[in-house]
Parts: sequence; structure tokens; C-alpha cells
Amino acid sequence: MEEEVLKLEQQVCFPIYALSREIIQRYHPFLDTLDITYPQYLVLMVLWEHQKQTVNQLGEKLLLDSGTLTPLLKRLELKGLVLRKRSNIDERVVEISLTEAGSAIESEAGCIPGKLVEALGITGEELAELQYSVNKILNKVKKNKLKQ
Amino acid sequence: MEEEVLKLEQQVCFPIYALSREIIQRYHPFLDTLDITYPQYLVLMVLWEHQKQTVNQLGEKLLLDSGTLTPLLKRLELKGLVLRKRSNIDERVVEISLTEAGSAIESEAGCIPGKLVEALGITGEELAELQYSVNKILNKVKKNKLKQ
DNA sequence: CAAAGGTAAATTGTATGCAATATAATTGTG
DNA sequence: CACAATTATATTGCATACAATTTACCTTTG
Repeated sequence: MEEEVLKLEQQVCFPIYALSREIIQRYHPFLDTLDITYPQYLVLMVLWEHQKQTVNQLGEKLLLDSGTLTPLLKRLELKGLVLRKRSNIDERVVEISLTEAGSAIESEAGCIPGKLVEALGITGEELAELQYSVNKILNKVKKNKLKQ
Repeated sequence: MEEEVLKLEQQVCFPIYALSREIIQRYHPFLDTLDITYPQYLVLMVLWEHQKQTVNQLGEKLLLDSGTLTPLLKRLELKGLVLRKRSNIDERVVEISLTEAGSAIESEAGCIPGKLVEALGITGEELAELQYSVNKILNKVKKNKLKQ
């Protein structure tokens, strides 16, 4: 009986981990058009909403650290989509902002969420249920993280 | 109005992607004790249940390809936890099985799922709801994958 | 104001992920 | 049986993730 806890389907994380990777794969055809990866798309999404962000602010929103973000942002800079500039007020801080090209592709990206849901073959209701339960747990886990 | 679709919280995938990484981080203290990573733990879990598996079978269950599994399995072999052996019947196939050490740590791992739920600070009910909605979508997406 | 302490990024090293390609073995077919 | 097509892994190359450390720059405090 008790060995049941070590089965794959019953794990807390495996289905989430697998689903995350599956969905990111579905993004590929759409993101390829823009020549960006999924994490790069997330960074751009934050910038489309907030114009300018420090590496730290991006990290807080995306739950990523500088070890991941620094090289990723350098690649976005190379593609000409963002600017990286040391703050004048505090030289430790690097401010990330959009270039014209980076701003421009927002309109091209607008259709992606809709197309993705279609590509996944799920209903709006199923999606809403999933988002609700995932967000609830994510918020709890994030809060719980600060306590540790 | 319509630009709302490009906000982070409303994305299909971001919360799942972030939650997956957060949970895997919570596994760390427990997996460190066994000196294995999370994907390595998943492979062992399949083997604890099925004794012997080909690389392909592992890939189907974990949704990973040989590009990920081959080096991962070599690392597990180096740690002395699994054996990799070409099948006699079909030399293309590599069969993965547990060593004594690999079997032995199953009992040490038995307590991990319980400890993890505790570490996440979520209730059994919340967990059940999450598992239900995630598994439902994952199954749909997996089925949908074959059609493509 | 100088030294200690803290902070923000960058760097280093290791381990995934995964697309694309290569390699080797097996199978199907004329 | 020869040979094309298929299949199972392995390899290559690139892009994350992330722990741990380093570096450079503030900030605080005696």
C-alpha cells in the first residue's frame, strides 16, 4: 500500500513539470516566428507592461536569478530587442529597456495566447480551472518561500 | 482591453512553469541527502516500479528524449545507482536496471512525498484539486500531441 | 571618513532540455 | 539476399536553471 506514494502519476510535481515542458513546446512555432525562446518571451512580456525594469525586478517577477537572466538578457541585447544600461544613480543596478524593435513585436505577439490555447486543444473552462488552482498554490508557495 | 492577454499572471504557462521550478527547489534538501537531482529521482521512481526499462520506455513515461536521458543515465551509472546494458535480442536497445544501491535508496525516498507537501505548506485538499486539474490537462495535451 | 556589512550583477560550474544530426542495428520489400 | 526505410541511442550545439562565488558599488556605523 504505502509504496504507492512513489508512483509517477501521484507525485506532486511530475505532472506540473511535464505539463510545463509540453506547453512550452507548443509555443515553439509561434515564438520561432519572432526568433525568441519562451523565457525570452516572458522577459519581453514584463517589459511590454513596465517599459523599464532592473535585472532584480525581472528576477522577482519571473522567479529567476541573475545567473539565468544575465546571459539571457545579453542574447536579447544581441538580437537588438532590449538595451542594458548601468543606472547613473546606482552603478550596481542594470536597467533593461525595450528597443524600437523590442516594442514593435508586441503587436505580433498579441495573437499568441489565443493560438496557444487552440493548439493545446483545451476549453476555456478547463483552462480557467487550471489557472485558478495553479495560481492559488503558486501564491502559497511563494509566500511560504519568504519564511524559509 | 485586449493587451491584457499579454500579462504574466494571465498566461497559460507561466504559473505552471514557475510552480514547477519552485517545487523542484523544495525537493533539493531531501534529494541532496540521496545525492541525486530531481530528474534523476524521476528515473529512479520509474525503475523502482518497473525494475527494467529501455531508454525509450523511460522517455515515454517521463516525456524526455535520448538527448536528455542518455547523459543523465550515464551520470546515474557513474553514481552506481543503475546499470546500462545493450539488449542481446536487439543491439539498438539499451536496458536500464537498478543496482543494489539503486534499489536500496527506495526506502530512504519513501518519506519524501510527505515531507515535500509539508514543506510546500499546502493542504491535502488543495493538492488534490491541483493534481486533478493538472493531470486532466496533461492527458489532453499528450493525446493532442500524437495528432500533430 | 574608513572599515564593515550589505546589495546587484556577473561569473563559474554542473545538470538539464531539446532540436537536429549521426550512427548502428533491424525490418520490410522486391 | 540486397537495399531502402525504420528504429533506438548517441552526439552536438545552444539555451536555460541554479547554487556558489566573485566583483563592484553602496550604506552604515563607529
